[in-house]
Amino acid sequence: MPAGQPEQRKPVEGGLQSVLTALDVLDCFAHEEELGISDVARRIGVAKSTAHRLLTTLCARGMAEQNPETGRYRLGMKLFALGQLAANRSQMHKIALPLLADLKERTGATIHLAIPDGVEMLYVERLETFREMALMSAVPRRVAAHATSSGKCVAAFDEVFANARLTAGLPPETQRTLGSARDYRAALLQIRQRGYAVSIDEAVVGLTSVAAPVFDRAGKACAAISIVGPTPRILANVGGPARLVQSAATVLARQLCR
Amino acid sequence: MPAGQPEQRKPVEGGLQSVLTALDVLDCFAHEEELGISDVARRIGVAKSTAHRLLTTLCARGMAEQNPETGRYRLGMKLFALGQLAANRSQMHKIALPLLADLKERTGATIHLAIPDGVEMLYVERLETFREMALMSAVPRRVAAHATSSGKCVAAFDEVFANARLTAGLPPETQRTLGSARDYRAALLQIRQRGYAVSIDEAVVGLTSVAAPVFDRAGKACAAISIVGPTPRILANVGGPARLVQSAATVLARQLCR
DNA sequence: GGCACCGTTCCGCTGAGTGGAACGCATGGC
DNA sequence: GCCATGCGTTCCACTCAGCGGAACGGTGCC
Repeated sequence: MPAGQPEQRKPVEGGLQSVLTALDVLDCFAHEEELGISDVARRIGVAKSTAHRLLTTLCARGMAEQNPETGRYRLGMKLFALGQLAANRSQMHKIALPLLADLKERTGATIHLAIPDGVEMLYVERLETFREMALMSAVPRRVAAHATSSGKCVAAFDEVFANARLTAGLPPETQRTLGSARDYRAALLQIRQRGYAVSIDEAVVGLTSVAAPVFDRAGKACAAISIVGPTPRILANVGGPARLVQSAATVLARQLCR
Repeated sequence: MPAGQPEQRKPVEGGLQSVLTALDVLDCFAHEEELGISDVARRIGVAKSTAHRLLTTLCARGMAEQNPETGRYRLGMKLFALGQLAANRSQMHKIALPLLADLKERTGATIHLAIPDGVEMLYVERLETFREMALMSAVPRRVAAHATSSGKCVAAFDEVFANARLTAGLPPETQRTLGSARDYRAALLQIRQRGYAVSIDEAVVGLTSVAAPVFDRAGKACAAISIVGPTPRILANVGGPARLVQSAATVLARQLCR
């Protein structure tokens, strides 16, 4: 370290360095299915030996796994095990489940509960309808926030989240995905006015979704409930689903704040 | 440390100590929804300050969360986010999904894919049937391995797993749960002979399941596919479901080894 | 065959991580 | 009302765990 600076203290750290680095390693895999040691080391800016040590440790506990054929690494199933526990125990999840089931019964469509995660929406629960199963499996568990009704919904009521998505860019998923900051902001404004969001073929061609925001105690949009279905069927009567998701979201929010 | 020992080296460790300890902390929450700092420190045998530092670090990255009301800690949603990625990317999951969907269509029942995790079975995928949804939600995502057909199935073909369950005990879930080591071993023997497992009201009263083992490249039972339904309906014709899960499991195993 | 890169291993230096002690604050039994 | 107990949190000095760099064997591409 080049001397000269009057020994600036930096207690800023969020905690233990090696643990933080280990978690950084896991984060590396958020958008890459498989990575080698050297890759990981480069991404998080540590020595190769350090990355190797960290990954070996993570593997020892099942948080990561090594592909014996390629020698590269991937996320481990232990993460899934713990993640399931986390989700099942979350207050929101517990309260939301019956509401979502009711929504599904009333609409006969697929219902999602999603929360913001970084610049994407993470689908925490998905209740599928039998006949539409094939369609739905086209929707991954995590989608860029500007391409879905849930994502736009949360962004509309969370300035920080909206801006994060903007600076991360608005990559097109389909021809109808919002592509410019101008369109994006206009869409958010309309959502704030209407109280719900609609996405027509913006994430997957042929699928339309309607979402309403769930507000937490602090008044922040902490989740969204959405209905997804084939575009023609949903568009035939947008008002119905819109009213239903809104009321479900409101009930959920009220029970959360209790 | 009391001197006297000739300074025995112990390079046995699976890796970085502080990272391993951090993962131990997460494991503490496997069977407890919420824990305080002191609890955690006691469980993993470190100083309170260490536990606090570790949990603060985990919270900083969303792997844990602090309940602002009680000051205690729980698992964080980041685990869920990463866990979903891990599951979706797993080879088995990718191959199994269409097979499971087909099974569901043929039987009209609820289908599970489960993997062994510790002394329990972890449900990696669940395809629910509309009309039975209420019933199924009684089944949690993780069940003691002696009370389910999937668990007995894997145990029947994995001595280590079976013994682990035995030493952990056979807590009764219902009146019909296998309770003695003798019954347990007898059940496993029968499963080995028949090639599939049946659980009648052993996990949840009124529900019966039929499961077949999935073998990996090494010939170990690495997962199980199961069909669940109301006891009377399943028992009316056990052979059908049994043959179907067996064939699905065989196909999955073959494709896995490819 | 040479080169570049991979995952892995080894090693000595040092500062990050450790446990213990002290803090302020609830809780509850006397 | 008060002391005892336990909580989550903060601080600190000692020391050994974790760091980067160098070296190794293997693989695949020019």
